[in-house]
Amino acid sequence: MNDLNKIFKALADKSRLRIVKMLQQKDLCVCEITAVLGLATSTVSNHLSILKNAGIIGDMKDGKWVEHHLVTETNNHFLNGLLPLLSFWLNGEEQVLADKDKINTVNREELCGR
Amino acid sequence: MNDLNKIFKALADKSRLRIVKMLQQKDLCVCEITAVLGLATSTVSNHLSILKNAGIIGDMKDGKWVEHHLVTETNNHFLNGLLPLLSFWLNGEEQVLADKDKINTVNREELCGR
DNA sequence: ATTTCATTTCGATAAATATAGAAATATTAT
DNA sequence: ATAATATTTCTATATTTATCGAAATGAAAT
Repeated sequence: MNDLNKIFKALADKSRLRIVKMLQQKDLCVCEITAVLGLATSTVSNHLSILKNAGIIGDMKDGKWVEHHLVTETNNHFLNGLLPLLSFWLNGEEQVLADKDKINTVNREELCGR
Repeated sequence: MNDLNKIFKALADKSRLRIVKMLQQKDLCVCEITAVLGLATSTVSNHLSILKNAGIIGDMKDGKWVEHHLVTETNNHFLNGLLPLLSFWLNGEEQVLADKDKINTVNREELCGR
C-alpha cells in the first residue's frame, strides 16, 4: 500500500503531471522543465525527486546537465498498469499541448547555457 | 487535468485507499467504515466526500444510514481506466485483508444502532 | 586551479490537508 | 411530538506540502 500511496501522491499534483506528460515527449533536463513550468529551479528539482522516489522517472548525468526520463521497463506492477494509461490520458489538454509545444521550440543550450 | 488531479488526490491517502478496497467487498455505511478505520466519524465523512467528489464512490440513503458504494458505470475515462486496476491491486495486502475480514464480522445494526 | 554554471540541499514560509470535537441536520423509533 | 441516532457541517489545530531564495555540490570550461 505504501508504494501505491507514494505513486498516487506523486501524481496528485498538477506540476508533476505536466512533467510526466512532458517527459513522454522527450527526455529533459531540469532547466528545460523549469523554463516550461515557470517555477523556481529548487521547486522543480523537488518535484523531480518526488517522481523519482515513486519510481516514475529516472535520471542520468549528461555533462553538467541531469537528463530526466520516464521509466519504461519496471517490475513495479502499479506503474506497469498506470504508465500506459498516462501515455494516452491528457493528450488533448490545452496545457499539455502548450507544454509540449514549448519543449520543441527550445533546447537546453539556449535555455540554460550561454 | 483538473479531473485527473482530483482523482489522484482522492486516491493519495491511505485511509481513502482502504475505503476503496473495503467498498470493493461490500457497500458500507459511514459507521461501519468508521469502526474499521478507527477514525472520528467526521473525518470519515470528509474522506467519503472527497472520494465522492472525485467520482469514485456514490451514496444512497438507506433509512437513517447512508450507504456508500464504488462507482461501476461511469463515463469518466480516467476512472474507467483506474477502477479495474484498483480492483486487483492491493488484494494481498495485510491491511486490506484485515479490513475486509473485519467487515465480514460486523454489521451496521450491531456497530451503530442498539 | 579557478571560474562558471546546472543541480541539489537547506531554511523559512504560506497554503493545503487530515484530524477531532461540537453543533446542526435529518430520519427512525417511541 | 419527543427522544434517539446516523451523518454532515463547522471550527479549530496539527501536520504535510509547495514554494522560494540562499548556500552547498559537482562537473565543465577556461
